[in-house]
Amino acid sequence: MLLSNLVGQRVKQTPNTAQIKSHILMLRAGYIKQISSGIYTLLSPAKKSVNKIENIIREEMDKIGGQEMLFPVVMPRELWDESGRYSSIGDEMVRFKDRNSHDMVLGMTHEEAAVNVVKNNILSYDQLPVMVYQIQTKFRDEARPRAGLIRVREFTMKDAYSFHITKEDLEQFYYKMYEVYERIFRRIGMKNFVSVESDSGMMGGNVSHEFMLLTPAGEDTIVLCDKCSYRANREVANAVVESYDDNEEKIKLVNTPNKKTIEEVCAFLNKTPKQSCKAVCYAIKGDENKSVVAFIRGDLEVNETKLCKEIQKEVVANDLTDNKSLVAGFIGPYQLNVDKNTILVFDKSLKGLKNVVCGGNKTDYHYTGISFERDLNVQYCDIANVEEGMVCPVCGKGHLYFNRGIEIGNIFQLGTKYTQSMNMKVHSNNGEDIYPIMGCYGIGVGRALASVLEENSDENGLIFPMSITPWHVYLCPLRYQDKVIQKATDKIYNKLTNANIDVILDDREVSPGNKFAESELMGMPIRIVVSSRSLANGEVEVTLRASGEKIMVKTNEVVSMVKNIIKQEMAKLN
RNA sequence: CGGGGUGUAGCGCAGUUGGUAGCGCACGUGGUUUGGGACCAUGGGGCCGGGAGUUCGAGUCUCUUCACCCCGACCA
Repeated sequence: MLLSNLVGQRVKQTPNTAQIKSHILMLRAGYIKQISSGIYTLLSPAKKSVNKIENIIREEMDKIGGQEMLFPVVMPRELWDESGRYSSIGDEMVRFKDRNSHDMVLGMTHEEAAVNVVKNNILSYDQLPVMVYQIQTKFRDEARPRAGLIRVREFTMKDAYSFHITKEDLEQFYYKMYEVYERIFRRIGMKNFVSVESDSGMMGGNVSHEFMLLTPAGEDTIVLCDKCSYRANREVANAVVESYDDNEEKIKLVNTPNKKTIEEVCAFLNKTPKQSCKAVCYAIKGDENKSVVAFIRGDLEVNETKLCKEIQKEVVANDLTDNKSLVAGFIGPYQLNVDKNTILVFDKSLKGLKNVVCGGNKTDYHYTGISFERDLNVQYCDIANVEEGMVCPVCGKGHLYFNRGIEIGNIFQLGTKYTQSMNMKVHSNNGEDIYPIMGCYGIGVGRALASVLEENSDENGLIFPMSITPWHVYLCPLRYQDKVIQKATDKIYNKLTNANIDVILDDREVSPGNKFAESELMGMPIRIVVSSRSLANGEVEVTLRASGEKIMVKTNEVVSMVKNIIKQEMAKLN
């Protein structure tokens, strides 16, 4: 490939729309072009890199018996009615009508399609387990695309679906997939990544893990323990809530005029938020008559993901001013009478607390001296957001700290949600019909590329890992129009190409500085400089992008040297 | 959907009290250069995001609309 006719302009200045390293450098190197919010064209170099990532994924999927397929992008509504997701998924799924006014959707995930195809082809338990997968474009109409290729609306994803007879079999396969994922990320050059417990969201199911690249540019908050290996997405993270002791006091109803917030009340009564109980109000999504009141210790925050999981319903924030049984700003758990449409939830942080301040269920009044064990008989659950410094729920010794992360892949033990709703049954060994148990496993390919580049760059530009580089070698003649140089360069180009090495040749007649700068911006791992100076000794200069190391090598040895470097670098990534 | 910001050449940006658009990079041509983003000369490129209004006259003022970016909400 000649650089002079590569489509994609390289620029010196930072485009004003980009904020994070991978986005800035991919734009500057001319690798991607935005067409609309969250919609990009991948230019040839990015596409070449993505191809390599896809092939690594493909290899690893095939190794564990995966069958590659291609599900449709456009699917009829009926398929999604079967699982119930046509109505349960929101605006992120694009719906449209075809020419016959038939409701259609754009695929944003393919559980339905996978069940649909396996369902009528696998009839007996001894055909299981199976795993099918595809690498394909998905469209999700994200509310807020951001950060270049990190969060987009249209993207390529590897999604895999496995079917099992027993839970044990799924768990075994899930673990295998877990290891395969680690290998894939290592092979594409990802360094600082971890797996964390995660929320399974609209996918359903229970056990799930996300693979996270730890980077300040990440959009998720990850909770880690400083003493053990506990790691979880903050959405689902737990912590030991450190309690404290206090004396039991008599319950008093005190006048607190206009003091509605925890801060106001506590300041007024000379208490700390820790010594109070606050009420956080929600309405059930889609059923606004139903309310949820979550009680939690005053210094903590409610984690809505956990709350939704606890009550098995989606909630939206709501001040419930139209709920007649509640007095907004003065809601407390003691002597609270609510109707059937109100669900009360108590966080475990309240358990055993004594001498607590809480709402008086009467305008301008609060109770003091509430002891939960003595005065209330309620069930407790965990709906609190984890904060930094809390005690680890696993080892009980370490303290928790936060890190930001980009989700680069996820694995779910789905269970029978889809096989049941779509009525997929197979015969078991004792003749019964059973619903197979599913797992599903995703990797965003473009996001993986951006993530690798996010942690592989320096002030001069990108640094591609050998396994996913668009070209292995940036062949850089100084004064290519000089016949002697051109001849030597072409010879090297041909020999490298014949040895199956990907080479981009900078055939432009620009200054050396320009060529060096652009070679570094583009990030190819090996640069070969051909100049009259080095050629005088029958040598060329080989520079490694990552280390900056320069090696002079005889022209007739350059191919074997490059082969060796590639071999060594690839070995490091295995 | 809420808050904030930006739209002027491919990219980065100027544009004064309203007077009919400029700079740098990139691009074309000629020449001099060639180991760290060269230099001189010269040239091409604009519906000033769209619409409506005020005005003799709008990139500039008013209204409206669209797009994009950031924070939040949402998110397999």
